[in-house]
Amino acid sequence: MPRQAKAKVTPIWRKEARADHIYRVAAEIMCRKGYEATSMNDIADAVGLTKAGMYHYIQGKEHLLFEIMSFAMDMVDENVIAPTRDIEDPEERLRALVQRHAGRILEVGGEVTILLEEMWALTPAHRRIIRGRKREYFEMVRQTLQQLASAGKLRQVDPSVATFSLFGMINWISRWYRRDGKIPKEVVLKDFTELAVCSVLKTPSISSGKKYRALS
Amino acid sequence: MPRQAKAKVTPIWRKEARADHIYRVAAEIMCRKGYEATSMNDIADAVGLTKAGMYHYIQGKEHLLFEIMSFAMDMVDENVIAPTRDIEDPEERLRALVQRHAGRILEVGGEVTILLEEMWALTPAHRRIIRGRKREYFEMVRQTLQQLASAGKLRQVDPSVATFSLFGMINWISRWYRRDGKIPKEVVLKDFTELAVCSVLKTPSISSGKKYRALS
DNA sequence: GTCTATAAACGGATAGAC
DNA sequence: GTCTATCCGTTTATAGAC
Repeated sequence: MPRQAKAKVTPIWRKEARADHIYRVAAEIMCRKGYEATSMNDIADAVGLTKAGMYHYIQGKEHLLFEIMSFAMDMVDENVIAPTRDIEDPEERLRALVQRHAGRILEVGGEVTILLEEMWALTPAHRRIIRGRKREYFEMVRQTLQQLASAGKLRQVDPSVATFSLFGMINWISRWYRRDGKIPKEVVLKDFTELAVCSVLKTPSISSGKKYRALS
Repeated sequence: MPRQAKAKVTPIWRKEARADHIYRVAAEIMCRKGYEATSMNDIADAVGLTKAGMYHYIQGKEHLLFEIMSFAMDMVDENVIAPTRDIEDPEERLRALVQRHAGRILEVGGEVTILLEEMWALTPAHRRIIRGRKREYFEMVRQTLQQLASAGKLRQVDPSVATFSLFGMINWISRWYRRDGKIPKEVVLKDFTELAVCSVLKTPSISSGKKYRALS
């Protein structure tokens, strides 16, 4: 293979890898300080480039945010929605949804979720896209609760209020959970799932404590 | 009373009333667009003054935020903490806390709560003050849950995780509740309180549905 | 008290050298 | 690819006239 061809090809994946790195760093900073309070200089410093140098890899600040949000939604689609969509029992599905979403936040950090709130910073076109994807997810959870209501398993509450309440609990995690905290991640996940599921269900039949009770 | 004295006195309350108005307007805009995305011009336009004119009443942008946050904490102290502090039964106290805090958000809007999240925008000194007040409130709720745990009424979960989870539900309200929505405020408050209390309690003895059951 | 005018710094983004 | 230099708009905040 001639030298020229190699020199042509290598930069392609290199460029995308570098761009990915910028996304990750930007997500971390924006999550900590907020989108508006984060300057392109902050990000450039953190990745070890000048601001101008960084613009070789990205299209602009708003576009950067949109890509991060899209990545976050991809992760929810892949790790939360897709694996639970086909669970028939709504109670089991709800538990899996909560556990997977919360687990994801504990695992990868709030970067993926918390930035989804900066909707007003997006262009109208981008905002429509993200809002649509969020709404789809919301509807999936709400319908699960509606199914539970039909089965008489839901508390006597409005399913929408219950869904919002669940999302509040979940989305708040990244604001208080610290990797270096006293409570181990596994305990947090188990306790949190219990709290979330029990908040909406009258009498949860599959509790996270079930297997322990069965063993004792 | 001589004219001069009157002229000296009147401006005092007038100035403070005007300042209060600025705080309220600023809180509303900042809550909607975020602190960083809100310019002093936005606020000045909304109160019908030029930016320079507004500086006659306020000390600066950061100080404005600090005053709004302090006001929000005052409201929590007054309407949530003070009226519930002396309730002896921890279960009753918890229910009152949730109901009052949620009710306050439904009533006055998210301006009071949502801006409390912009901690990074404060000077270190101001941040310390607000963080201290928030922590005090958190501890009060946590100790209530701890009491419930001692009485065997709490679910088998870490009290801190449960407290964070409660705050997540509560603080999220202002992101989804719309005054002009379909569900009446009273229903939202009743359902929400039910969800929050039931999330942490094994077997709630005083439920919001209690009186209806007693009547039927 | 409220304005016009402006200072001084910083924001995102680009041009063009290397 | 990465840099220096720079454009241009906007920001907070103030000076000083009225």
